[in-house]
Amino acid sequence: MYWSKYFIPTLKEVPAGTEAVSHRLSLRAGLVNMLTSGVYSYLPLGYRVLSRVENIIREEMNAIGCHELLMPALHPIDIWKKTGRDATLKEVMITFDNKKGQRMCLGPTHEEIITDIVRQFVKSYRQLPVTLYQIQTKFRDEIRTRFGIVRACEFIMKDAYSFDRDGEGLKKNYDLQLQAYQRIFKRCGLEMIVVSADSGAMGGSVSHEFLVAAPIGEDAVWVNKDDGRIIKDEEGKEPQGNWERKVAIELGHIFQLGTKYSQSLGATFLDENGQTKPIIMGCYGIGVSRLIAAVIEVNNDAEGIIWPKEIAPFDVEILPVQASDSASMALAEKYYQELRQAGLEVLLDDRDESAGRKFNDADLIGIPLRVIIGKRMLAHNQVEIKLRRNGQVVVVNKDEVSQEILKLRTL
RNA sequence: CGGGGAGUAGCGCAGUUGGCUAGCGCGCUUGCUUUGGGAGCAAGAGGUCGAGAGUUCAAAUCUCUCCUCCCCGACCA
Repeated sequence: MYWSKYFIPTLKEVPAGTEAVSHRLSLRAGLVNMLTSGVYSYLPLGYRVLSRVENIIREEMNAIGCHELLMPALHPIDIWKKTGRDATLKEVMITFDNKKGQRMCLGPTHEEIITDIVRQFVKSYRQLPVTLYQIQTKFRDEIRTRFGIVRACEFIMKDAYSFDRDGEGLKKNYDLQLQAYQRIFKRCGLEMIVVSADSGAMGGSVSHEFLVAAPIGEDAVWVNKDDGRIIKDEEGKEPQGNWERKVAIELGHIFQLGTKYSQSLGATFLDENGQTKPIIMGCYGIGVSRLIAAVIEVNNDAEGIIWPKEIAPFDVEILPVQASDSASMALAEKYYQELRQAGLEVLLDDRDESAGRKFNDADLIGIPLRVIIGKRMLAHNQVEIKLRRNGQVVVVNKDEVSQEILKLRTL
C-alpha cells in the first residue's frame, strides 16, 4: 500500500476530551473516528487491525471444531420475552417499534437467537455436540460509555455457543474454549489474567473471565504473591495474606450455562433411550473491538502505538526519507515488491513530506518493522531497519534488506 | 441517573467585567525554496461563536431552556 494513496488521517495534536492512552492513540493514529458517544467508525488502518484479530479468532475457533455463522442484529422482542431477558436486559437494550407496530430490539447478545436456531434443527443426540460462533456487532445502550472503543454502545464481539448432551460434554467444550482463548490472547500479544467469576445476567454456574492488567480497567483482581492464586475483587475488601490488587479490563468471559436457555426456549433432543432432554449449553464471548483498545493500552510509548506483530495493520513500513530522490524511491519500490511477494503486508510512505513528519507518523501508527532509506546511508550502500518495539536499529547492505526483514520478522 | 468539567474554522486553543470587520497555532490551496525527527518565504480558502428564546442602541460575551462531548460512581465484552 502506498501511503500517498491510502487513507491514514493522523492527528498531530491530542484530541480534546480524551483521557485514556488507547483512546488518544486510536484517534491520533487514524484507526477510528467517533460518530457520537460510544459509536465509532473503523478507518482503514483500524479495520486492518480488526480484521487481523478476527482472523486469529477464526483460526482458533475453527481449530477446535467450531462453525462460524452470522445471526441478525435485528430481533423481535418476543423472543426475548420467552427467557424473560427483555426485562433483565432492559437497561441496555435498544428497542423501538417497526412500521408494523412490532416491538424490535438490536441484539445485545445472542443466546436466545442461537438457541432458537438449534431448537429447530437439532432433535437427536446424534447431532450433538455442536458449537457455533459468530463475529458480529452488538448493541448495548450503555448508561455511560467510556474511553472510546473500550465501552461502546455498538461494538464487535465474538460469541460462541456450545450444545451438548450432558454436563461432561459441556465441560469438555468449555475446556476447549478456555484453551483456545489462551492461544487467541497470546497471539494478540496480551498477557491474560484468568479468574473464575460470577455469571451475572447470563445465568449458569461456572464461568471464567479473561482480563488484562491496565490502568483503564473497570475490574480488579487480587493476585497472591506467594502462590499466584487470583481472585476477583468484589467489594474492595482485601483478603487475608500476601495479596496484590491489580486493576484490569475484561476482554473475554466464558460460561457454563446449562439448560437455562434450552429449557425456556424448548431446545430439547432425544437421547439413546428415546427420552426428551434439554440441550446443555455454554457460551463464550470476546470483546473484539475492546481487545484492540487493550492492546494499545499496554503496548505504547510517548511516540505512539507499538503493535504486536500478528495484529499490526502492516508488517513492514518502508520509509524513503526523500521521496524526491529517485534512487531512494527505486529501492523502496524494489523492497516493496520483494516483501509483498514474500507474503508480507507492506506500507510504503511515498509522501513528499519532511523527514520529521514521516518519522513521527511511523512511530505513531507503530508498524513493527521500518525500513529507512536515506541518501546519507545510501552513499555507503547501506539501509537501516528500525524495530518499533525497542528502537533498535540494524544497518544492512542495500541488497540484503528483504532477507533481513524476513529474518527479523520471525523473532 | 447523581456529581464535576467543556462546546469558538478540519484539529488544538485564545477572546467571555457587553462595544470596531472574531483571532492565534497546526492542517488545507497555489508558487518557489527545502527534506535524517512534525521545514522557510509569499499569496489564499475556510466561521449559523452547540441550538433556541430573551435583555440591550449593541451579545461569542448577560439571563433562561434545551442539545452534545469528556471525567468520577451502579452494569458489562
